[in-house]
Amino acid sequence: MTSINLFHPYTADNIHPGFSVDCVVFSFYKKKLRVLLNQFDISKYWQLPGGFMMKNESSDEAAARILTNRTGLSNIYLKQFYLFSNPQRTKIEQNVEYLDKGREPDDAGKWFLQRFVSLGYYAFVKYEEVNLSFVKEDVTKWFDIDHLPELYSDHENIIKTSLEIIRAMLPVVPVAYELLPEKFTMSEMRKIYEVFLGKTLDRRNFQRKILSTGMLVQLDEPGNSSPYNPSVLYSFDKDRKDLVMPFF
Amino acid sequence: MTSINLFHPYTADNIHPGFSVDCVVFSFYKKKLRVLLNQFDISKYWQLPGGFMMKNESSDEAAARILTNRTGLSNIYLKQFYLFSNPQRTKIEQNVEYLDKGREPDDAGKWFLQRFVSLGYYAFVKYEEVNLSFVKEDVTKWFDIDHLPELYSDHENIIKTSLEIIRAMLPVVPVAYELLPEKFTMSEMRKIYEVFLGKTLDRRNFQRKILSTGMLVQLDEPGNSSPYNPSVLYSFDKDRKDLVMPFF
DNA sequence: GCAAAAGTGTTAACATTACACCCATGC
DNA sequence: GCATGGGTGTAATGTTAACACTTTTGC
Repeated sequence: MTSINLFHPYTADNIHPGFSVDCVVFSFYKKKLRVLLNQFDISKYWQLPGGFMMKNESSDEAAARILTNRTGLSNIYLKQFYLFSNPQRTKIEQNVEYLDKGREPDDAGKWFLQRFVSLGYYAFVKYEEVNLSFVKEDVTKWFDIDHLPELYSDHENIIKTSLEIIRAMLPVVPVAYELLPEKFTMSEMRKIYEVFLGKTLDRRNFQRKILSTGMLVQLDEPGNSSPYNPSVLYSFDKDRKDLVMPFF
Repeated sequence: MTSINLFHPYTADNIHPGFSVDCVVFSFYKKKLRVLLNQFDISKYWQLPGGFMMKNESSDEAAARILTNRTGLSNIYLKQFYLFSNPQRTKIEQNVEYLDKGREPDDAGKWFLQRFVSLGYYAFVKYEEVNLSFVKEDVTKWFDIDHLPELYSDHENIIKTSLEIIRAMLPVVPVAYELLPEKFTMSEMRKIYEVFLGKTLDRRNFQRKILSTGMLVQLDEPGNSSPYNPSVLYSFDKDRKDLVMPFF
């Protein structure tokens, strides 16, 4: 049983050879950026949700399939950002360990020991919408970006690279739109930009600039994100598709 | 003889399977952006300089090796920009044509008919420094970006995508530094940005902004780029490594 | 003399930054 | 009453865009 599940649905014959996909899935919850990681019971390492590309799939389709499996969501915002191709990126011993403990029948998993290049994707999902399935042999969990566990292969580097690239492209990446729930406060939106930029932003200037773009609509109901003060709730104006913020 | 050269030095056994590299090499000459293309005598199609990745190479190393072969240059400015992975990106008939006309002995080139994903690289070289080698069976030439011939596979799309990505990243891509010769006029530098942006820029505002960064040093000798008027020559200040232009 | 390329300077509009005061709530 | 989060406004500064006049040279 477990021997089949470890690589399911992949075999040496149905995947594009030597090629994998790894996804850095971000969400935002309680003022913290979170990253989705999973761990198989046979490994001490946590890893990015990833997998292989079928022979008739594009890499975008492979990444979407993999993430739909793990999160239950479809139409996830998903962009490729870098191909990791260093021949030494994965230590073969780590994968031998997998195979040994994975109880693969003899030769069936040998293809797993070859060299793989991996295409990195970043994805944004709304924390509340994700339903993580728990299986004892394959656990998926959110981790605070500032407190990551020890990671498999070069996955720490993949996460670090995704952050650098998102930061550099912040003006044209709709992080707030994709990460915030339907209704949110201005503080929550500001916090997202602060996290990606790695610095604090002036509360008043941020609000003025965002509101001046007209991308938000103010809701009537008061929010309760603050224990002290009711705050104004906003939503994105669905008619506006130009969510660029040239000022970052 | 020719049967060996067509794929040299690649065989099914020494390359990373199902993976290729294609390079969009830009230069700037006589106020025009140029792209390097090559054509084998057995094909009517022109194509991007490309090739495969050896089993012990990274994709960066593969791209650098391929371009050094074609241009005689080393240390070429080279960045990966997108992985093209649509399963239908290359029409198999085009590759069968290659094999047939390529006089490959029987099965030796069969691996060439499998599906390939291709990692796109963009590169910038100085036109004057490139020495194109001419072989009758394998011609390499510069083409004006606005007058490209019919291209192999999805190479037209690869070029178009490279332009879009460079345009979006212009503030942080050192196009002028990599494309201009040692000495150049302000008009030449401006023209480069105009070409990538697809619009004309105010001559005086451009000059003021560029000079205010301090990235250029003015030379004593007068240039002769204009048939009418002597113009000031500039060089990049070699001490300055921060060639970002946040104002584009 | 005219057209084309190049050199130089000013001003108005706009965007950005820095900063201050008030209110509501929980403890 | 005080610490915390949140709402609102203004003034100084910096940046950008629009624009005019002059020079040189080839024809």
